Amino acid sequence: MDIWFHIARALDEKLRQIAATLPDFGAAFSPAVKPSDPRHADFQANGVLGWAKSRKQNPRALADALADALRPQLDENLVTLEVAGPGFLNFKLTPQFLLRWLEAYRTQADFAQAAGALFKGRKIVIDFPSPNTAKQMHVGHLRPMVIGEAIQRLLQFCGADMVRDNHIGDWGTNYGILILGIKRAGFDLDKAGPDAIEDLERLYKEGSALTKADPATADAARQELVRLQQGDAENTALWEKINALSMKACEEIYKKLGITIDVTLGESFYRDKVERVYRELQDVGLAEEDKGALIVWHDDHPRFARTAEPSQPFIIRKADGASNYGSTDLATVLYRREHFNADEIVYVTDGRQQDHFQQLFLTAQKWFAKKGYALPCLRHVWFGTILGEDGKAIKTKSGDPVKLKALLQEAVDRAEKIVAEKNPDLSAEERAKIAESVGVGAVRYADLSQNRTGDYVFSWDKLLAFEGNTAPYLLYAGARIHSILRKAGLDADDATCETGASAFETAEEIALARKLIAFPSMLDATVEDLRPHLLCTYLYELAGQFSSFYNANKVLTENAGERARRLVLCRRTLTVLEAGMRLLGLEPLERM
RNA sequence: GGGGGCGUAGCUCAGUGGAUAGAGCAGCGGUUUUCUAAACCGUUGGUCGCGGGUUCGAGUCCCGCCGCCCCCGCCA
Repeated sequence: MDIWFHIARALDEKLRQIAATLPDFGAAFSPAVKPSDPRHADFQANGVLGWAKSRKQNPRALADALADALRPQLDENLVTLEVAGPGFLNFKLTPQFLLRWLEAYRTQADFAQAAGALFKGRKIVIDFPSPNTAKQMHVGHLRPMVIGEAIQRLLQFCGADMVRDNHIGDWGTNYGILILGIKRAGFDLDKAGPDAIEDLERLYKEGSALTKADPATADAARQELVRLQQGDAENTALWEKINALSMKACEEIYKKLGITIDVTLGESFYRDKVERVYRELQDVGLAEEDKGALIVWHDDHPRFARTAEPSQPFIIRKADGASNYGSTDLATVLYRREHFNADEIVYVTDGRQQDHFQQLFLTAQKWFAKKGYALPCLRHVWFGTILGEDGKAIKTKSGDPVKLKALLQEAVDRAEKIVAEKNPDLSAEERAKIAESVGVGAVRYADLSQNRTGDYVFSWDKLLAFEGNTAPYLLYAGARIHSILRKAGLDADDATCETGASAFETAEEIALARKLIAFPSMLDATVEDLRPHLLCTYLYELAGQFSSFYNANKVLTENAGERARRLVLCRRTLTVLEAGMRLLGLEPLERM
C-alpha cells in the first residue's frame, strides 16, 4: 500500500473506484472524504448517507457493503476502516502509517513538490497591492499588501508561474486635485525635504475638502487632470516628481513587509492603450455614447441592464474625455493576456469594488468573445474594510488615520522591549532582528488570521497582540524546536537522527502527527477560495499541538527509539511550521 | 428600492450539511532544580439576531423579518 501525500484525495479516489463496481452504487457516487473530528477518526466519508436516502435504501447496509469491498485493499497495519453511526465510513491511520508518512515527506521541497501539481505551469498575474499613489500609506493599506503577498506565495507554492503586477493608481482624479493644490500653494517639489510626502498629503487633503465644498474647484481639478492626460508639459513634469516621491515612500513599506513585485504597470502605463479599448468596444457594439460618456450596458444582467432601476452602466470614458478605471482596467486585461499570456488574473482589492469587477469581467468576457481573444480566468479576491473608531472606513477625510510606518515602528519597539526582558543575553543585533520579525509579523498575522471578507475595527491592541493566536506564538514554537536541535548538537538539515524511530505511543505524539498529515487537505481548502486565515488556523493548531507535546514528552531521552521518533515529530513540525509561516510572509526565527 | 457583507461566550474571532458548537483575551485555580514559563494543564462562561422551511441530520442551505456597515453615472 502506498503512503499517499494527499490522504483524503487518495481515499476518495479508492472509494469511487470500488463504488463503480458495486451494484448498489455506481460511477456517480461521490464519497465526500474529509478530515474528521479526531475523536472519531482521521478521515471520514459521509457520501453514503445522501446516496442511500436518494435511493430509499438502508444507509448502514450500504456503508457496510462499501467498507467490506474496500477493506481487502487496505493494509490494516496502516489504515483501518469502520462503519459508525448512521453510515459514516471512518478511516483511522495507525501510528505506523503516521510515522511512515512523516518519513516519506521530510523537507520543504518534498511538500512543495507534492503541492506543486495543483497549478503546475499555470501563468497567473496577480494585481496587488495597487495603491493610489501620492498619499502616505495608513493602516487601510495593510490588507491588500499582506493578503496579496500571502496569496501570491500560496499560488506559487502550488506550482503557478506568477507575475506580480502592482497596478498603481497614478492617473486618476487624485492627481488633478493634487496638481491644482500644488499650483495654488506655489509648492516647489524640487525644494521639498525628506518629509515631502507629508506635504503632498496635506495639499491633497486640503484640495479634496475644497473640491467637495466648491463645484468650481472640483471642475478646476478635473481640468488639471484632463491637461495631464493630454500631455501638458507642466502637469507632466509635476506628475513625474509626485510619482518619484510617492514611489520612494511606498517602497520603504514594501521592503519592510517583504512585498514581492515584478512589474509596476500603473494606470498611466495604459494611457496610450485605452484608444484601442474605446474603438474595439464600439466596433463590436458593446459600448455606446450616453450624455457624453462612453458606457457599456449588460442587458442580460439584472442590475447592469439599461432598464434596471436605478441604472448602473459601466462607464469606460468620462464625458470630459478622460479615461477612468473602467478604461484602464479593460486595457490591462488585454495587455496581461497579450503580453504576459495570462491563464488567470487575480485581483486583490477592497470588497467595495465588487460591482466594478463584475462589470469589468462581464465586459471583458463579451469583448474577448467577439474578437476571438482567449479569455483568462478572472478572479476578484476581495477583503473587508479596516474601520475607524466610529465604525466607518478609515479615510483621510475622517481625521488622521494611523500611519502604517508608525504602526510598524510601534510594533517593533514593543517587541524589542519584550525581547530584552525575556532574553537579555542576546546581542543588540540579534535582538533587533527578532523584534523586527515579531513586531512586523504580529501586525501582519493579526490581519491575515481573520476571514478576509469581514470588516474589522482598527485597534492597537488587536494588531499588536503577542498572545494567543498570534505570530509570536508560531515563532516561539519554531524557536523551541531549534533550541532542542541545538541542545542535541544536531544539524537542522541532517536527518540521520531520525533513524531507528519507534512507533508513536503517547496521546501527544499521535495528536501532533495527525495534525501534520492534515497539511495537504488544509492547503486545498486554503487555495480553493484563497483564504489565508485557514492556513493561520492550521498553523496555530499545529503550534498548539506541538506545545502540548513538548510539555508532556521529553524529546532528548536515553531511549534511542523514543528519541528518534520524537525528533521526527520536531523536525517535521519545523518543516511545516516554517513553510507555512513563509507562505504568510512571516520570517521564522531560530531563537527569541 | 436593488446588490454585497456582518450578527456565534463579557470582549475579539474560528467553525467544509455530519456525531457532544470551539479558540484566544478577560476571570478563577494549578505547573518551572528537568529540551526557552512569549509556554503548558484545569475551570467558569452559549436562546449560534428573530421566525418559518428543506433535510436522516442546519451555526452552515432556502424564504421572511430585525440591527449595523458598504456599494449603486462620470473617484479608484
